[in-house]
Amino acid sequence: MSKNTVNPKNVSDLASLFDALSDPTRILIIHALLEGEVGVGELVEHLGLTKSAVSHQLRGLRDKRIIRTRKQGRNVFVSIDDEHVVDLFQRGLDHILHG
Amino acid sequence: MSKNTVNPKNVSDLASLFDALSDPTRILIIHALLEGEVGVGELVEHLGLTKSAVSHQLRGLRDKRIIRTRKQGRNVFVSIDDEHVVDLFQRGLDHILHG
DNA sequence: CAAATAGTTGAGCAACTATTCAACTATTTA
DNA sequence: TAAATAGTTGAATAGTTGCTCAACTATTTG
Repeated sequence: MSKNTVNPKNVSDLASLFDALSDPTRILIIHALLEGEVGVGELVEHLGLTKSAVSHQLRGLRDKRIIRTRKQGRNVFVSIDDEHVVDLFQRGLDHILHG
Repeated sequence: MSKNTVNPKNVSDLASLFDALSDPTRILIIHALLEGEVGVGELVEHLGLTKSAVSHQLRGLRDKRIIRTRKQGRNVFVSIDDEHVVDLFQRGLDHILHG
């Protein structure tokens, strides 16, 4: 029973959650996924980075269970796995736009 | 008039906003400020870091207008300047705690 | 099976970050 | 005014991060 809601584990988890949204490339990836599933190839084209760079970022987001990937043939499709993160994203965006 | 709400400036602003919350030390600072104004000395004691480390972090948060500082004699008191960030913080915390 | 295509992985690197240390400023107190 | 106290600043540093490159795996197509 933790008396205080903010024990060391929670602190690092919380930092890690926000860290997932703390980089422009990841912001663009999540933004692209807001409307639904997107292929890795599309992301690569849209972001203008190498496949490798995108793949590395996707792995980080998948490790944090923020996205999910599905393989179909030789293509991989990416979608949001954590709707709470979408909520944070939208609120953050609201804040910087009309805030 | 930007057609898309996510132009490059918005992307980097949004990443920067979440970046403010992406580090354990800053999480602890903001958490400590949730109940109201706190002195820098108290923060130093509470965080177990040097005055310098805390001061550097406070400067970063102040530059982003997330906190405000007030000097009284030789003490400096810190408080939240951006309530939207409190909202993001609370939602993030809710998320990692229950769900 | 060979070639082409889609994506992943690990190494390496340049840029960035969080912290400490030492020196500094500002304020109070003896 | 000298000493003590509270905090800031800039340089140095250890560790992290985001990217590219080259090599790899997996799948499809000729």
